[in-house]
Amino acid sequence: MTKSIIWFRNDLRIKDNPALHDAVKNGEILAIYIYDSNESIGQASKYWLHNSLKSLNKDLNNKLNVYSGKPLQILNKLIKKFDITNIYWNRCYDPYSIKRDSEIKTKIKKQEIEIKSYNGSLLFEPWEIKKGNNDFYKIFTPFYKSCITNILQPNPPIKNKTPKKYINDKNSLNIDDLKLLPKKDWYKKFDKIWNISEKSAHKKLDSFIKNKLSNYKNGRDFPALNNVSELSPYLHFGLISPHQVFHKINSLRKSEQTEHFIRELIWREFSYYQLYHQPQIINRNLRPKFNNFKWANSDKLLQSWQQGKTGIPIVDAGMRQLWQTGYMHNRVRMIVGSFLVKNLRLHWKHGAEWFYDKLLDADIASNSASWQWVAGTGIDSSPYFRIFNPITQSQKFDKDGEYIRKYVPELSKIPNKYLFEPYITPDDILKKCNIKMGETYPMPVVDLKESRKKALDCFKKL
DNA sequence: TGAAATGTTGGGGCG
DNA sequence: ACGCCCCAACATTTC
Repeated sequence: MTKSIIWFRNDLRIKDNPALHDAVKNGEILAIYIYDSNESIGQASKYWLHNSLKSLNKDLNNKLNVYSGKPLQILNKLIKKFDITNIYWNRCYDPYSIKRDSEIKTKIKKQEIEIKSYNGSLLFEPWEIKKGNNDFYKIFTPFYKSCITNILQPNPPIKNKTPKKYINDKNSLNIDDLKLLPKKDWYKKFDKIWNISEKSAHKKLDSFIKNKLSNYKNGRDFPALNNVSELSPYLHFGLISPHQVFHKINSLRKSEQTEHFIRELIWREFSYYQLYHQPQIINRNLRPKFNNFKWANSDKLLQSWQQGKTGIPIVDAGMRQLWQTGYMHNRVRMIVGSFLVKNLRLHWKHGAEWFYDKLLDADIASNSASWQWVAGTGIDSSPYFRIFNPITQSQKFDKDGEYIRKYVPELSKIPNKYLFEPYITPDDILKKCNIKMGETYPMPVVDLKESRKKALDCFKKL
């Protein structure tokens, strides 16, 4: 008779959960989640985690046991208390978790307990994809090609049985005891926007396929259309697996649209891949040349960016969408990222930190890789001279100003002609629209032309 | 998954 | 009719 621990981590789902699948094969299971306070997770993530745990607990008939503290200690206690024979989990790929998990594995295996780990979060294990010379890929396109032509086609989702025989630990905490919800009620508006459960993740995918996929390739660029899947936060905590997403899309008639969407899934893979092979991606420039770069240093500018008060409407709209919804449209992420790093010349780490704290889909792999991409400090990244012009970008991708008006309502009355650069609006029009530049809406914190030139100068010196 | 500067072309106005 | 100039539209180069 086996007694198994299923240790849930970033795989908070029942279906297509390989660790759970094996854990329930025979014997009893103790389903656990450990809140590891050494692991740094952002405030928005905590909100998502809280709700995901609640939902998972429900799906497990209230049999999820919850702990807070050091995983090794807690596991050891549980092993003794319940005569545990097996432990199952799905892998994490960030350097902290890898170190923690391998330590746990070596120490607990000595006690003749079987530990098995699985791939529950990625289409491909980062060590599976390699160049001919055994080196790892540093450029996306060849990585992508290797993934989609790989003989190692991603496995189809597995069909899980729901656990039948549970072990109950009376000393389990309540999920509320973890105090994951931020003190400020800033997150309360999220409740109206997001349904957080395994079931909702699949609903989201289905409605994306039904309503958005047919115009994904082009539509994904227009923030007001929101023609994107919004699956990122579900994927991060594993409420849905990339296998489930991949196989559902892949079962449809192949088209430009499906291919492009899968390409985006592979971008997610590429971020994990880079993190695995170059964990320094989290806090060091992958191109050391940038170590000598003279970043500007200004709390005032940083704050204007964080608060969405830069005086550049599309940037402010994006930053406010993030604050209000825990999410930001991909196109706008690139615009605000370019603006922070190139126009304000602030270090990409400031951007990464803010996003990591405020995004519901905060993910150390995607976040780090994407900021290094925007900043040009990554290996396969946007070149230093690619500087987005937020005015042009908003004229192209939000030409009716729908997105800007939604998140920057104080500008809603301005005619489109001036919406994208309100500071050039003639006084009489400003007056009609009840706008006082510098009071009801800020003047731009930097001059776009000048700051662009300055950035190019500085980058060139490298 | 850019933008600006620079170069080229070609149509139309005009002497 | 022709050459010249202007300039918009497009293409290429550069950052």
